[in-house]
Parts: sequence; structure tokens; C-alpha cells
Amino acid sequence: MGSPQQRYQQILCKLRESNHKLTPQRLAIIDILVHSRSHPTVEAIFEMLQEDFPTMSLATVYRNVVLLKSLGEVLEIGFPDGSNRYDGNKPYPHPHAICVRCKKIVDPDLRALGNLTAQVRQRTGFKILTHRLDFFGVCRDCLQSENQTKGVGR
Amino acid sequence: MGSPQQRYQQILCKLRESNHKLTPQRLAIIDILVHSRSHPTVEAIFEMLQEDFPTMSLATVYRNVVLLKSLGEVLEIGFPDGSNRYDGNKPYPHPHAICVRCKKIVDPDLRALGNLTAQVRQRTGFKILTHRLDFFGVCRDCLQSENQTKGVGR
DNA sequence: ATTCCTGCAAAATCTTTGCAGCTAG
DNA sequence: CTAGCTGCAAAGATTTTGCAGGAAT
Repeated sequence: MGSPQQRYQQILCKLRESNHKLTPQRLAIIDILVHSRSHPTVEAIFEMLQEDFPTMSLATVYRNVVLLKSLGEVLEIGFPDGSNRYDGNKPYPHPHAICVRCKKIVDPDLRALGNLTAQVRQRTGFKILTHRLDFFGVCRDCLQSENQTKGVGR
Repeated sequence: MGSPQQRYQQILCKLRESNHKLTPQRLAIIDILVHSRSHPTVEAIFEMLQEDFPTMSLATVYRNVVLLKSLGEVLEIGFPDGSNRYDGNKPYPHPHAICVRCKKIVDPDLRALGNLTAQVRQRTGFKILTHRLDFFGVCRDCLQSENQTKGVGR
């Protein structure tokens, strides 16, 4: 629910509401987050910004990602290896399929997911705030190149 | 499928099969992992071992956890804050309910979970290797103490 | 006997923080 | 103006690694 442009505006609103300033660095980070389809890392965002902001600091990217997380405007996807990636398009919990080879992230749309949260609440007595559902595997592209590499013996 | 004792033996088998030695430190770490119902951190395991192994090193705990992970005999639960907890009882993927307040982890048994993996494979073309499904919220105990603290004004 | 393991300390990552100067509103 | 932000460097936190001595099989 939201084109990149809409998301961009929505985030600007949130920032104004919460008395945060719209610095060029901040706007550029947001721009990347809402336009990128690739769930970038902080490092990747930093590198993309090097051209336009040669003095950009990693700390600034971190600080802005933290801010946007706290406003609920980006979703953090924590990898088992400890690295994190960010989604500014769909900041709400949703399932991911993550390629362990190339690190690509795809968002499959799963029905049948509906009331899992309700079930957990019922079974555990927890008040559920959020969740994550991530599938790890090998994407089609990487499967293909694997086969090209090894199975050529036929 | 598997009492702590069974799990313990199963892990010893795996170790012998893979030519790993059964050192006292290793056995003690496994013992904690299979008996603990609390999904301990490396740090916590380390502390529990201090009494019996005063010279125990954190690195040793880390190395053994890595080994057991690689054998598929412990499940790592990565927290959004970067810390990890470990489950030696149920080393296969299963849903968790995690209290963001006290860090308690509960395993709800969810039906309706059956063929999500198949759906993801179908929709994405990924070969799925594993997954994680974690719910974050506040457990009953913490909800209660919250209420005691604030809502007494009535 | 070997091979693998442990303990210690140093290194490696990734992320956060302190501070002085700068800037958006 | 003035609260909040940036850049830099230093500090933190967690996990990994190198190496020499030690232990399991």
C-alpha cells in the first residue's frame, strides 16, 4: 500500500509530526530506502550516498535508520550472520524468502497467514507486538548457476 | 521427540560419527543445552559453567556452539538486538513467542503451519532450507507486573 | 602418537556514543 | 535563535581467530 513516492511523503509527514528536521542527508537516506527494491544494508546505503555526499558518515546512516525504525517506517531484517538489511517500502511485518547464497530477499505473498498471531496470543497469553517469518534457501538464479557449475557431466 | 537424556545421547552419537572428541567442557556445554528450558545465551552458559570449570573460556563455549550448530544439533535464535540464544532440545525450526521485557522464550504449538514452506517454494522458486517464525511481545507475567506498577490508580 | 581441543589474548565486526561545529525551521 | 543534526573518532558489544600447551582416542 504505497508507491515509493507515497512512502517518501508519508515518512516526511512522520518526521515533521515528531519535530525532526529534514536534512539533505536524511532525505537522501529515505530516498534510497523507499526506492530500493534490494533491502540494502547500512553499508550499502552508505556507499550509494558517497557520490552525492562525499563527507557522509556511517554513523549518520545508522542514526537515521534507528530513527526510522523507531518511527515504524522501516523494517529491519536481521540475518543469522548478524548483519541487517532494511525495507522502507513495507515497514510492517511480512514474510521473506532469503537466498543464503546471493542474499537476495523476495517477498512471497502468503495467504493462510491470517490468524497466527491470534493463535499465539491465545496459546501463550502474550500480548504480541510484532513478528517475523523468514524462509532461508537458495533462489532460482543461484540454483541454476550451481547446476551449471557441477552437474555438467551429462 | 526426545527427552533431554535422549537428546544428550543423540548429540554424543553425532560427535563420535564426525570424529569429534568428548572433552569434559564439551560434555558440560551439551548438558546445559539439552537440559535448559530457558534458551540460554553463550554468556549464560559460560556463567553456569564457572562453578565446575573455573578456567572455562568464553571462546570455548562459542566454539562448541558453532560446532553443534553445524551438526544441526542446536537451534540459534537471533534477537533483534544482536544477541543470540540457543535451544538444544528442539534443534529444528519451530515458532517462538519471545517476551521483549524479560526475554523469556515460549514454544507455542501452532497447527496451520503445515505447508507454508511448500507455498513459498511454489511462489518464489527457492529451494527452502530452513525458516524462522518468531513472535515478539510481552508475556503474561510481565503484563501483570506492568499493571501493578502503573494502573494502581483505580 | 596424533589429532583435535582448550585457554588466553588479540583481532575482527558491527553498531553506538561523545563532542564540537553546523544547519534547518 | 535554538533544538536538533552531522562528521569524526573513540568506545562498546559480541563473536572469531592465532597460537602454544594439553587432553582424548
